Amino acid sequence: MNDHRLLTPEREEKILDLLRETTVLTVAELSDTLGVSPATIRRDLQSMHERKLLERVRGGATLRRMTRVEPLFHDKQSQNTAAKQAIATAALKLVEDHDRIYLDGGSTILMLARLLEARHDLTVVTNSLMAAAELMTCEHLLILVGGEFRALSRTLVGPLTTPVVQSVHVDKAFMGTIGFTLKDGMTTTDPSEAFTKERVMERANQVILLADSSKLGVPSFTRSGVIEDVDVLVTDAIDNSLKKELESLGIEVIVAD
Amino acid sequence: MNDHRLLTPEREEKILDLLRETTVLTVAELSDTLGVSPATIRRDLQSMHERKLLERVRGGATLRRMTRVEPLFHDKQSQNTAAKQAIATAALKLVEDHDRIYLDGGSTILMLARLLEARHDLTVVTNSLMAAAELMTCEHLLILVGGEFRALSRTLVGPLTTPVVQSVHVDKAFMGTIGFTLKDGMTTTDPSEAFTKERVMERANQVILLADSSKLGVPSFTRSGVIEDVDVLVTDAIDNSLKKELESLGIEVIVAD
DNA sequence: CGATAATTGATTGAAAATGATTAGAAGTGC
DNA sequence: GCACTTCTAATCATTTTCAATCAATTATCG
Repeated sequence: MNDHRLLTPEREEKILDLLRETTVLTVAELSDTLGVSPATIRRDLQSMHERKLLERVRGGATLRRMTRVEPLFHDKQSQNTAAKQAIATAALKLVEDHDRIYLDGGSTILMLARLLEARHDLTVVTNSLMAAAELMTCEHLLILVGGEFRALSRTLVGPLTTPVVQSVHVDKAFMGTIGFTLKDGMTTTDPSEAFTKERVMERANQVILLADSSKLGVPSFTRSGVIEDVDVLVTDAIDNSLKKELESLGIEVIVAD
Repeated sequence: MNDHRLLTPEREEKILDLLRETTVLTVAELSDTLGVSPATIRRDLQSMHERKLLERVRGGATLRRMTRVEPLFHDKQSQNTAAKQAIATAALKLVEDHDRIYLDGGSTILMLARLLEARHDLTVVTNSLMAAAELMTCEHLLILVGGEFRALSRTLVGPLTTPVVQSVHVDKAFMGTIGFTLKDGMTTTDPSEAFTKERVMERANQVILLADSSKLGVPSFTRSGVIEDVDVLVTDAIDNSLKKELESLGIEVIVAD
């Protein structure tokens, strides 16, 4: 009956129909069934994928991703991974069961978040969407501060974070930073982010700063906290004189290895 | 029927299926059953382990001890997909450039979120982590309400959402629901979620309810809003008498196709 | 009918997945 | 502790799949 070649919309409809039956189809199968070249099928699949009608996988297509849904928040592989991993592991020792803790943004703290499964019954407050995604599937109580989303750091920042931050009270705040110097304290690139960091540290019993050695002695743009805010510094390597100075200010320095 | 080589997602799905039956599988067994080399199986297992879909053990793999909440969400999403897609597409027409909108949780609204790239310079407020993940990479200003994370719906709920919700004001709120009846209005399963929905609708100029026909006339557990809160209902099919009644209450009914 | 635009299929180099191989790590038995 | 086996992670060649390009065909519009 249909001896004319299928037009694009017909083909698309057909592809969707077939997919609904089998959930997975290869390019070769489609090219075969519909009697068009693989190149055309690929073009169709790409266009339909862009319109979110299906999910493209290597070799074919499927309806909405079945298993490969997880990495919603991708972790752009960061640098200095080994050092950060060591720092996170050392920081985990500071977390006890039933603690109420705050997690700041940053890749070091993200690694700490991944380790938190080892503890029980935590209350975790965070402004980091990456950390939240990580903790989504675990048993702990997870609270997100609200606020404006900052794409670069994937955190929630700005004045809208204040109400939630101020209505909770945490035992320990695990903070990240871009720069850390004796003179300027903690510094970061974005004023909104700095604002939120300061509000958080005001409300924490204990402030634990996680900063690998590349951050120490290097200032960034805007102040996000004075040095007196910090109670504990966890790092991977530190100049001995700096360590002494910090300790004379009452800051505990933990060197991870 | 399917004689093609298995595509990656098929293999993964199959591995999970097998695991659900036997709880533990060796690399050799899997390689045998799926007809691929042990090297490939190892690569699959590692990738799936990183996505936390299974637990790796020496010589093979096993399911994680905790049953995952994941499938619940996906099941919901996979039901009635065509209808939801149509509803989302129709709802998109109600969004204009520069609008300030609120996005509720739920799979229908998630689909709408995916379409928002077609608009410019929106301010999007949401309590849905899935929607946030979707909008993370786009140009719009994204604001998350804070609050307690509810795993089942992947939304932020409860009293901590109030401050952010009350300090912003949106033109249009796109809401989802579990049940919708003339008598009870909108109903949902979780009181905390209902609480947040009600606070949101108080603060929106216009409330647009997205509900496929399976929700209409079906009540759920707890009230999340009265019928007068709704300004527009977008659905895929509706009984004519119900439509008339809603319209007599001043509710605009849009039927997508 | 003719000109232009869109779609298609073939070709190509690049990218990704796979399977085989190997050196080293981890487990097992003595 | 030591030899022995098993498993793993890394590397490389091979195969498969992909995106880009171009020519040929088909559709569209004046």
